[in-house]
Amino acid sequence: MRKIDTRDFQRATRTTSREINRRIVLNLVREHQPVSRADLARRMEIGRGVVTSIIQELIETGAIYEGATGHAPRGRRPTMLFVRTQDRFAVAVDVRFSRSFVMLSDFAGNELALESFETIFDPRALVAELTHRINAMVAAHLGVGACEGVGLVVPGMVDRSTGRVLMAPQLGWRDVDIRDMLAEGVGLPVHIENAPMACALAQMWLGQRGNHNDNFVYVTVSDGVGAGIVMNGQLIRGATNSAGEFGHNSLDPAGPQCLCGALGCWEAFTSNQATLSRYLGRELVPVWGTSVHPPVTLTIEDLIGRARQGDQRAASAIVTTGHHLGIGIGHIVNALNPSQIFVGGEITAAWDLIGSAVREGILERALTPGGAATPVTPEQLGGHPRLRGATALVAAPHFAAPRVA
Amino acid sequence: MRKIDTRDFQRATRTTSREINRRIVLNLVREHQPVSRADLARRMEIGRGVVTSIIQELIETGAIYEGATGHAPRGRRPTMLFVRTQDRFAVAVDVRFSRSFVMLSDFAGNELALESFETIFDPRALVAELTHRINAMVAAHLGVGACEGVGLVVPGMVDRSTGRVLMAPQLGWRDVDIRDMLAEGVGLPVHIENAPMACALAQMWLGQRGNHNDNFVYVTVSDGVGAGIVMNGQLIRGATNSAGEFGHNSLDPAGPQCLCGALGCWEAFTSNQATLSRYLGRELVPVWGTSVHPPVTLTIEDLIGRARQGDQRAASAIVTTGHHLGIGIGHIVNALNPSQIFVGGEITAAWDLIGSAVREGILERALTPGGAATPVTPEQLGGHPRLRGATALVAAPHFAAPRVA
DNA sequence: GGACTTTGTTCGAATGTCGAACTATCAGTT
DNA sequence: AACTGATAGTTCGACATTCGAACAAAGTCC
Repeated sequence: MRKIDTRDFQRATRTTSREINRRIVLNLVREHQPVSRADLARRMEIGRGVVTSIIQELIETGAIYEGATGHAPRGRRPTMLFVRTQDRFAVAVDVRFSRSFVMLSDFAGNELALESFETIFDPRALVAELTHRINAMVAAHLGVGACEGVGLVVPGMVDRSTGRVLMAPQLGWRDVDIRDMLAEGVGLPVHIENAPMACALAQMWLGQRGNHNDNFVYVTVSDGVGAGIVMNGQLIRGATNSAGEFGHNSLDPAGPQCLCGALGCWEAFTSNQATLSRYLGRELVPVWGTSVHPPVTLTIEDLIGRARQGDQRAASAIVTTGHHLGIGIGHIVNALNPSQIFVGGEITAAWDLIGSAVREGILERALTPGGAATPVTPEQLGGHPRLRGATALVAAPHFAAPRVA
Repeated sequence: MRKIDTRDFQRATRTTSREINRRIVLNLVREHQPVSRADLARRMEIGRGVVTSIIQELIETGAIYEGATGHAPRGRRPTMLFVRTQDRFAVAVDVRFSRSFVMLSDFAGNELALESFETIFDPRALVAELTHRINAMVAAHLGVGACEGVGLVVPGMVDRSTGRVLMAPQLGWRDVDIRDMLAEGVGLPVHIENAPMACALAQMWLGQRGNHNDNFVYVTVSDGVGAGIVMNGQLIRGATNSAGEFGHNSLDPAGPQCLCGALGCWEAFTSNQATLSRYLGRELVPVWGTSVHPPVTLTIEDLIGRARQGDQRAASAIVTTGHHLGIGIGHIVNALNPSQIFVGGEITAAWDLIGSAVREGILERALTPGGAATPVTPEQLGGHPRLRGATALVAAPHFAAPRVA
């Protein structure tokens, strides 16, 4: 039950009904392919004649294509339909503190090419490097005009209307107009988003097929700790695109000092830095904001390796992180009642070690038994959630429900 | 950008475009009345002919009516249109721990009659009493068929699909089928919702005219502390209608014992009981769950009165509550980035005393300057937010955006 | 009274769904 | 090989709606 915003609505024209049904057909094909026209008519409880006409349009615009005829026990054999995702492409870019990644993928999220380089902190120089790499990658793998856009994921706050990065502490950016700079360089539309929201989009649009999950939260644990929220089948951005910053909510006013200045933030217990600091027995030290590279020391992957090799202190540091991760997830469960929680980040490689501690943490805080039982799913290894989210930024608008009323 | 749920979608029929535009017209009239057909056509960028036809339908169904002709500097004078809210009615019911309220109101939320009685904890007896009072109230004030439904607000978890109250600790209820029992008694459709969500609905549908606020949170502070969340113009219910339970998120693991069993919940710092306990220097004691009435002792209103009369300890207890209220609001601001926070509950009567403490609490926890500046608006006195929410439960479906795709 | 302006209605063209009739294609039976 | 029954896909007229222009209604200004 949505309220109509009388300052910003979309009225129906004489083609609106067709737009709606065309989008529904496209999504039905996407989730049930291979599928026939007659099958679509049954699923939509609509005449086959209408389906014929809609399919014709979708084939003409190149959204779907006809495959081989299927098999039927009786009667004429159906022509199977498929969504054209294999030869429509997007460039996904993930800018992180240490390294940046550029991936070429099709609309289904399949990887065609992937490269990375050490992140350049100067925005202009970074854009120049990205432009060069993107153009080369597209030229090497595709024909002209096959790439439909660039998805750009950054670790920081983004202003959706202007495409500017308002603040990215890890990169030392304030109010950087990277979207338009990059769009000019590559001559393609560029879509920008922050990391947790992109991960949520990836899960929503490129997750497992048959994943009908309209209410979930994607928690990212990395240098920072944040969340991408999907409720009612929509990404929750908030008023100024900064929803999901659970990382700086306090678990304990007597807790460790956080890099944000406050005490006992969730992030100060669970970020990679926090876990390493706990192991090393020292306080969190800001390593960003300087233009020099970080001191190459122990990484979270190293720590997990040590834990696996029997380092009890390493294991303890990781499990404690898992426990606090669970407490924070419990808070999210109470606040938003998602049907599932996804967790992404390096720490998920140690899920076999921390899973039960996470669950205990949730049990400590979840108000209801149902909430306490909320499934928590770690990101699969090598899944590149941010890059897949960048792809989703380009692909999803072609599949989303039309805006109406 | 919503994802289409392929298991539960609404395709367009040949009347869908009209439905959409009719609903838009209805809402435009609602927010801009008095307004003429020509004005609507301009606002919608549509032909006047279409408006004529839509308005005719809306007049025939009784949704709007023609008023006097307006004034124009030149040309034919316009016929002004109005939404018919004055003679369409709903019964609003608010069941609380101490007393229950029954209100008869029109679709604009105007009060026609209001009565209250001591809450009966036995569900069957309560339904009998409500049935009697509602039928009498409708008979006394209205003709036959004028009341379109009953909105029922309860302090507990509700299963929207079955209308059952899953758990209402204050009433001692578990899995009570109150909606259908009451619907049978009064012969009207009954809509049920929990208190914080109803308050959010009231703000969304019956708030100030011109209140274009698509992202806000309504925090209720009473015996419990909860929140109703509105994002993207929609109430956020979560997977099982229990979103918004911020009250049992922990502010401090070393904090006071909460009635839920955990330590340092937001509620344990800010509920009315918590404030009173702080003043009285004792721990929180569960007064519910017993069938006997609560010991009639000090109320939060008394405490505010004492503070106003110079009782420093009372003032201190209230201000401390305000500070913790602000801290929790800061957490909400980080999590959801609303454009505004509303606060309801008895404590708002002391807003002049606690407002600055609330703001300090927010400043302590809000991550961004924008978040820290989020406006916080206390409910106006005597606003009956829960009852207005109950009215909104009945009225809102007539004005909501049609479900499509 | 006439020119001009604005509101509201009417009507044919364009676009879309709805439902039924029609064609195409297949398996099994005679 | 022809017949039968079933299913897939297309075509076409009826109905619903928007779109745009023409038209009637009702005012102001000179």
